[in-house]
Amino acid sequence: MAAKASSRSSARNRGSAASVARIVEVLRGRIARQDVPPGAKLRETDLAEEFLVPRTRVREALNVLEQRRLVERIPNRGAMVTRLDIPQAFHIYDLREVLEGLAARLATERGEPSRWRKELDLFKGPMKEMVQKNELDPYIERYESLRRQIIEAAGNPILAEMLDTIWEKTQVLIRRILILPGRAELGRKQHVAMLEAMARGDAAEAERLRRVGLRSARAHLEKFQKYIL
Amino acid sequence: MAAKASSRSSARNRGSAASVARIVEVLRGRIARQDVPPGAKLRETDLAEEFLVPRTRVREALNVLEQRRLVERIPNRGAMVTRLDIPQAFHIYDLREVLEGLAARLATERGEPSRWRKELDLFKGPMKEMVQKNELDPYIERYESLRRQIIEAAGNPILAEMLDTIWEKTQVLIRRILILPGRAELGRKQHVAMLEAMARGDAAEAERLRRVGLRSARAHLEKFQKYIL
DNA sequence: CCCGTCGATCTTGTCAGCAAAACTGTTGGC
DNA sequence: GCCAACAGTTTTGCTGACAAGATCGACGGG
Repeated sequence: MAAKASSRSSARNRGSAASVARIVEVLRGRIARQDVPPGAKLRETDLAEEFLVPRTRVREALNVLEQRRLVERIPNRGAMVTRLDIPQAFHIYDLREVLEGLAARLATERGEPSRWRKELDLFKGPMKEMVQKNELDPYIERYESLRRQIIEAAGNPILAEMLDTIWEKTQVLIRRILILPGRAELGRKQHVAMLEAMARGDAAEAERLRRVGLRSARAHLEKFQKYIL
Repeated sequence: MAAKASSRSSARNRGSAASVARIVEVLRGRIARQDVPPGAKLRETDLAEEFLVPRTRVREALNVLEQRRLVERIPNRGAMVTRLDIPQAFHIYDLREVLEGLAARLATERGEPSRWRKELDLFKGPMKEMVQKNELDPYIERYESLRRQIIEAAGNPILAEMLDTIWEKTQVLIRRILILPGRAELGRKQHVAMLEAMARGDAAEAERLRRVGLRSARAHLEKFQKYIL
């Protein structure tokens, strides 16, 4: 259903019905939570009607989504949500390994240790219980929070943007890997180790440990790929 | 690049109907070789007239350039070439370190060693002479060739695209750093070391050495930043 | 002589309409 | 019964034209 269906044809459109950035954000969210399944085709007319904007604006939004490899465009045949194939999943993890490793290093160098000690306590205490009780959603929420904090503390906008472009696919993969047997607890321990390095200001070790953690996740993905992809 | 043979009955079309991709490519080239200086504003009307296309198409080209952070857009004030400031240059090198390190590792794992032996001979012989004679342009040409080969051999399209988005700025920085005293010869030696690791299939060592090389280049940049930025 | 105000002109932002290509359901032939 | 051709409909691609905002020069008051 339409979100904001204020009276149509309000004389002045200057109230900004929905900017291109807004449409991109909404569509990104839907694709990330798989509200629209991979392979589904996005009709420009439908989206234009839903957002109450001219089709041209939807078209521009699809352009940036195409640039971000979130949708695939076939000439004269429309846009469809990019399907996440197996090799691409591994490509993503290879990249996460080096990019998030860099982020951990930079964050350790620039951020203040107290911040990481706080997170460390969280991962040692409440998070452990969450894993034991299999409360995955709150766990993922805190996990994402830490991830965002590290990226922000790293202070490298280009790095942030690169991690952002693979974020949606990452989100899907994280959820699938976390439910693998033993993965959640192992990942928690690895985060504790990394946070300890960050708390004591050992940037190089923090980078190494983040990379170890992601390589471990990649190994899980490889081992169980037929079950989750 | 993309096949540009419009074989259709576009005889009616006046001149060459340049596609969006074509316009982007031309503009990228101009920005990379600083044919248009940083800070220069790009007028849509002028470009439309030059490429003999409607303004809307130029606009789309500017959109993808904006996505790639090559131009900055100020609402109602137009697009200007992004200025490369000092912190951004360091951000670029932090990213090159991990991304090209990953590329070296993947290329070593997937590529065949003979390929790298050939490049190794080049860097040991002819390239050494080029450095001694200060023939920088041919040196850079071979350097870029190796870089492209490694990226291609790595076989990770997302990685390739990320390196591509920072390529233009990289190109400018490489040239400025290479003319620093002793940098060219040091870089050559570091490449020889990396290529030796690649030729013997030591992927982890190849990654480490590429990172060492780029960190060294970054150090040069830091030391001489006031002279070259 | 300097500075704020105003208006003409240019530049960008937005849109609706038209043309081309693909999809769908139908029909006819074998 | 199955396949191929066809016409109507839908969807995308593209362009010119119009409106909003900014730039720059002229003008008049202090």
